[in-house]
Amino acid sequence: MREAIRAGTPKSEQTRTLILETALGLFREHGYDGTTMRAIAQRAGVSVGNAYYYFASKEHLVQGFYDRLAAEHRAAAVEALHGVTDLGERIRIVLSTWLDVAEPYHAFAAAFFKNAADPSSPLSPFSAESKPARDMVIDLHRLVLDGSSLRHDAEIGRLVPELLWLHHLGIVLYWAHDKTPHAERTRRLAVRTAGTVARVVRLSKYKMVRPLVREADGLLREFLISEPEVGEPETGQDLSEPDRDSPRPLPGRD
Amino acid sequence: MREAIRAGTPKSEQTRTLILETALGLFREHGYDGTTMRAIAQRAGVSVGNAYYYFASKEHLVQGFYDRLAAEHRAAAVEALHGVTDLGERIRIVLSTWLDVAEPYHAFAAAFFKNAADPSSPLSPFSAESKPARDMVIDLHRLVLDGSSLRHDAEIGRLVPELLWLHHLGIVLYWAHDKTPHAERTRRLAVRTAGTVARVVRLSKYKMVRPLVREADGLLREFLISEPEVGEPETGQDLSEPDRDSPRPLPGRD
DNA sequence: GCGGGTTTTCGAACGCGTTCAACCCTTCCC
DNA sequence: GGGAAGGGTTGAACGCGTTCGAAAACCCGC
Repeated sequence: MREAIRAGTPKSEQTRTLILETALGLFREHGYDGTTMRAIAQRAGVSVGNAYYYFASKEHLVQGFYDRLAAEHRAAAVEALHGVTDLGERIRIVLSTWLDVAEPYHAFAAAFFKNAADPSSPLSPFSAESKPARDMVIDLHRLVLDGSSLRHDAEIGRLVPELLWLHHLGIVLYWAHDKTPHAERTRRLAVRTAGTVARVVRLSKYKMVRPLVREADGLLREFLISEPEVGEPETGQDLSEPDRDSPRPLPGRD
Repeated sequence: MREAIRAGTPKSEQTRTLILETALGLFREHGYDGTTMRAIAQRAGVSVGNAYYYFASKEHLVQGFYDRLAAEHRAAAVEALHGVTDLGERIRIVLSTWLDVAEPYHAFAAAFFKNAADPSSPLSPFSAESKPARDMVIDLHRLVLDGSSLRHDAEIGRLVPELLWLHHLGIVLYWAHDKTPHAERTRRLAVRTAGTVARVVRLSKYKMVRPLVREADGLLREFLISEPEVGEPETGQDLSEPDRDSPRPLPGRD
């Protein structure tokens, strides 16, 4: 589901896909920095300018990879979660499947996350542009919690999926740094922390810890999830770099 | 203390400093991306090649800024901490002073942290190159804990400074994204989380939470702090990008 | 002062991501 | 059939970070 979000003109979508596909292939072969826009254009049989007609920048090509990865991961995770009820185990499964799915791309992931960490980049996991993808992943983590045998109230049910998402983000960050073969180190980290996180969640039911839960929930709500509802006129004086956005009427992906 | 780590040849250090100073000035004026190496060289009255003789890349110029920032922060924090014993308050102070000290550079901080998040970059807070700076900051956080009225055992005393450092890192990350004037949002976040973190630390004394503390300590020790002691021969098959390191015998900064 | 070696400086040149004005090609109305 | 309209396509050109071979400046024992 959820492939090819917009049909666009019949011919154009074909070119767009061709370019993206070619780019991802080259990324896998030679890494991100090792792949030039000229090489992508050449192998795809188009001009450089044409690639830029469909993708505002080289970074934007990576968004395609990101979307695909998320979809693949969701499918694999849902499959593997079937019948498992222990929370720690479910968390471990979600992380492991992600590591499996992402493995072929480890080589150029570093360059990818470099861009993703830039707040001004639309690839940042916190950016407005990636909200759909973000919500999808958080929803997957909600599924992890809800499918577990752990009984929990509404507050926990709201807080934990977002915490699990943050945890996942941390694992991904660690993975990007990980140089061990097969990402063994990250895999061990995932296993260990999965149990720890589950323990924290279980602890959250105790009275003594409850104020902390409420506080954490408030924090997430106020500082992470909430975006200014409507177009608040950007009170800041637009410091630093020039905008770099909206350079041209892009066809695909509004 | 700790300025001008190595004397180097008498004249060379002067040129090096000149270039760095000029660069930082231009960064403040026009942002990171808005400042070209050519512009730096021109204003400093040297050639581009000369700038590259002292700094292996544009990113490396930022390391100078980073060092200075850390030193300024430490001084300001130690000063402000004087006489304060409540842990939450001490944490808040350390974060606030950092935000004060870093404020003039907010404009180009985004570009800075973009590079810092790249694992292959020596600017990453987790890299071996930045271990001295990292240790210095962690030590500052140790001071935060030790100067507080909270009694604690050795395990807590070892774990908490590193956790506080991670907390600080998170705040910095949020700050980089923060577009509100005067970074008001981040300041509120710092105040709120300071109290929360202090509460967590206080909770850690209870028996019920103790296994969690031990587990967290083990995790940090195994996955974050430890680097392979001696030059492990890099078992991985050197995937992805070519090395980009050690391009030329640099004079300053071993 | 003088040769030889090292450190420092230079600036043209390279390859990259990106832009732009111009061109093609379809579609559709008169 | 002609021709406007406009999405699709082109590739030369721009500015950037970075590299490199060679020149200049400096240092030292003689």
